Amino acid sequence: MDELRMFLNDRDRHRPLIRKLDALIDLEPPEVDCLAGLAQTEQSWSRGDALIETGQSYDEILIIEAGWAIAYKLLADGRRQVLRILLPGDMVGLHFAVADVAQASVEALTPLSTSRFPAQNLMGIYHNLPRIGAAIAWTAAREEAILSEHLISVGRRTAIERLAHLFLELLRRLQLIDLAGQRTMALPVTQAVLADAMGLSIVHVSRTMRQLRQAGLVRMTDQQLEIQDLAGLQDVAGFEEEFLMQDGLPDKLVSRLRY
Amino acid sequence: MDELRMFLNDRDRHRPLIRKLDALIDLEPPEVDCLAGLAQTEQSWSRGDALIETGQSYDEILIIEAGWAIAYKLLADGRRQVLRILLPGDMVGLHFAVADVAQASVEALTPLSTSRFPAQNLMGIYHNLPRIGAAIAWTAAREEAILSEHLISVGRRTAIERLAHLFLELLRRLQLIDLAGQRTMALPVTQAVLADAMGLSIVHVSRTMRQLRQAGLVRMTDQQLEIQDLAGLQDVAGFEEEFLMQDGLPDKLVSRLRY
DNA sequence: CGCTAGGTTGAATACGCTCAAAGATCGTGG
DNA sequence: CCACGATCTTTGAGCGTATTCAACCTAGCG
Repeated sequence: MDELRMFLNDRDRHRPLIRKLDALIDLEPPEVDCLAGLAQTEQSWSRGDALIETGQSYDEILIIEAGWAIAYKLLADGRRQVLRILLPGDMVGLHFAVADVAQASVEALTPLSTSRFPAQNLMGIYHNLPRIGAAIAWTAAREEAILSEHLISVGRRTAIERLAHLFLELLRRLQLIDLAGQRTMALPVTQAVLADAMGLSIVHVSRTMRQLRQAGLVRMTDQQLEIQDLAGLQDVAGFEEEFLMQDGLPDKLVSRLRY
Repeated sequence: MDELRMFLNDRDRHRPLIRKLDALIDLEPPEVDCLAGLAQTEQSWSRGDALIETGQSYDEILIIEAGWAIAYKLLADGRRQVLRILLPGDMVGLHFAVADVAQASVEALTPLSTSRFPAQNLMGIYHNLPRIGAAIAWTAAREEAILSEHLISVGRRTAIERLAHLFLELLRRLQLIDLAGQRTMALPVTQAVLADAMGLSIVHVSRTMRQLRQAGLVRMTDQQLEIQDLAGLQDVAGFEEEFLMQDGLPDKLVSRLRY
């Protein structure tokens, strides 16, 4: 019986959100159980499906278990801005708990599987398992840092810098959940998605990708991105790892959030 | 004695953060006391002062009591992106609790006064006064909505749309704390700040302001912005009020965040 | 085979940038 | 009190990055 529990526990450790938080604060078995029990109802989606629609009301938080998605918003005339690229282990709807209505839409970029749990349960978690509360707070802070860096890209970086920076960000985020190699990763996005994420036109994304290619920095084949010159790419991007907060987490993280 | 308490209570209701949250969920006297007691040590700053410096470590959360500030980040070559415009009642450092080090700098745009409290106290508040916890969660969600809308501006709106949208956002935010009239408000920012916020050059901000002026939409005199044609400006901006979440808050806000 | 979605390339254009110089405003010190 | 410097705004001219429009190419799929 105990062995079964250990087995289940180990199995759960491979789910991306748990893996992410485990990498951060070395989850205890009961904590893994809690997270695993929290979000059980799995759901599958196809590419192009709308997980969340602007204006609709939602009471549950979604966790991406596998696959990629985007959160975006449309302007009246059809212009689209991609706000977040959602990877396995990411959560959607942390804020719907307070906003009555979704402010953005979420769409699957690939076949996708999700689990979900009621937003209300969050408060109980903060109360009973403060370390997990802390980890989720870390998640939220990190997401804001990513969003800020996104704003910097779109506001103040050139096209080539934007793409280089995005690729490095995605590489690091994927590495945290063991979904990327040292210098290679899946990149299941069209250039239209890249364009709408980085505030560029499709055509210019195409041209800029060629620049990156011809500079010997990256290579794309079949939805796979290979970074041929990591240092060179970091240089072009002006990439600073720190904002992702994924290395050498301070111990105070946990202690600070205990009341 | 009771009268003194009532007096103090009423006085505190004029502090911007309390006013903001009061407008939202009708704070009870003990809740006002809690918020007032939380943040007492006041501090004054001059225009140009650095409240927060990138890379430094902070354990306290700042509340802007009066004056304007900006949060920004610099690139290696000096390019600057303004991430947030901070108004009275805004909090700085909700995330420093988990990040070991500040990711952005904060600078006073005007003479400024702040109060502060230890980040740790937050957890106690969530526990003891869940309605305040809910209100602070609302604050965080709203800030992310503002940041998202900022990203949309910079990524997908034209220069004139960006400025129009920004002015309307600031107007609504100021109205919530009784610092703006129906169509007029203080705007103590230089065009350099507007440029770095909206991802434009100073020169182009100047030209775009002229457009807005010549279209009869706004008028600026002496750090005061008057919106001459509110409907017209909203039209240019494609402005949708909802993302600010400041009208008709759902009751579920509070109930949802209770555990 | 033909359709659709996605990617690439060229040509012309535009929006916004840089550079430069000239006003305007304000605080400060002579 | 005026002059000076500093900061901010405005305007012009030329340029450049990125856009739009359009055509063509490729791959996958029914």
